[in-house]
Amino acid sequence: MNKYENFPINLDLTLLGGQAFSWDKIGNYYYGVVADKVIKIKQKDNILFWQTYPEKDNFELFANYFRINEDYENIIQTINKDEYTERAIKKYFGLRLLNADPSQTLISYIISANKNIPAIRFSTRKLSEMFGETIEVDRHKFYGFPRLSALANADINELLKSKVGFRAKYIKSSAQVLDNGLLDSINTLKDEKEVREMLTSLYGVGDKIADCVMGYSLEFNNVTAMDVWGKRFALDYYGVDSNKYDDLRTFFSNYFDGYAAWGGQFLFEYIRNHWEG
DNA sequence: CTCCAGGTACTAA
DNA sequence: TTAGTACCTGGA
Repeated sequence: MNKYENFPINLDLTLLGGQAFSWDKIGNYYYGVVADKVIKIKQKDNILFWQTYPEKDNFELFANYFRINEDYENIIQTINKDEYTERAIKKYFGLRLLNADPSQTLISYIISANKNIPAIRFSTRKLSEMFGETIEVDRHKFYGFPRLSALANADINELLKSKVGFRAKYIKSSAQVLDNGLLDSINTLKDEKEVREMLTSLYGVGDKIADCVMGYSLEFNNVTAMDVWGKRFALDYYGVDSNKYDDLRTFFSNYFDGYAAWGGQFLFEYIRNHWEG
């Protein structure tokens, strides 16, 4: 296996914490589907042991996905603004943001609407099984995430077999538009507002999903998705005087000096586990 | 059986 | 612009 040293990370928090839905821990290793590939990885403190499939030793895939060039210490220092972030950082040190595949992330979060996490994992995996390429690793079968073209051309009744329900039409429509060039535009543009507008123009994609895609798969360091926990916290602890999604997001983006994505990730992880009303 | 889940689109004031 | 409501579906 390949080795990568001096890399502070907590794989459990980072891979199984709800950024991505395609990771499994099997034995000592984590296996994750990233687009049409698989990454296998484990850690011993700050040393990572990794392998990619079907091409072996794809360092670029590993490096991009884990964002190895981020200055983690600096980010941690920047977002450590108060007693809440201090406690969150202490408890969840090693939590990192990923750079997942944008279309996989987008489709997965479209599926997330009004579903719980086990159900999201079920549907995304079922879709992969139906429309993705088989990748065998260590005698386990994995399925690459479906290509946009496959979803764009899929029959709605086929999509429904993955139990996505009313989201099937969102998946097909969004896949069509992305495949027709919108994804290329999104990958090219760097302006936060423009990218968000492009994403939310997709059928079935609102503010929350757009922010997840930007934070988890497009490396927008200052964009954090406001889930129910973020909203509660902003209102109750930071005294934000508005319940509007845009105002809440803006508060965090100002508060964390360019690193709201990271700050939000720590904070919301902490709150989810420590909320006392 | 009823309720709910990491939201969004739609409709009516 | 803002507040309510339906929505597939499986699990609690």
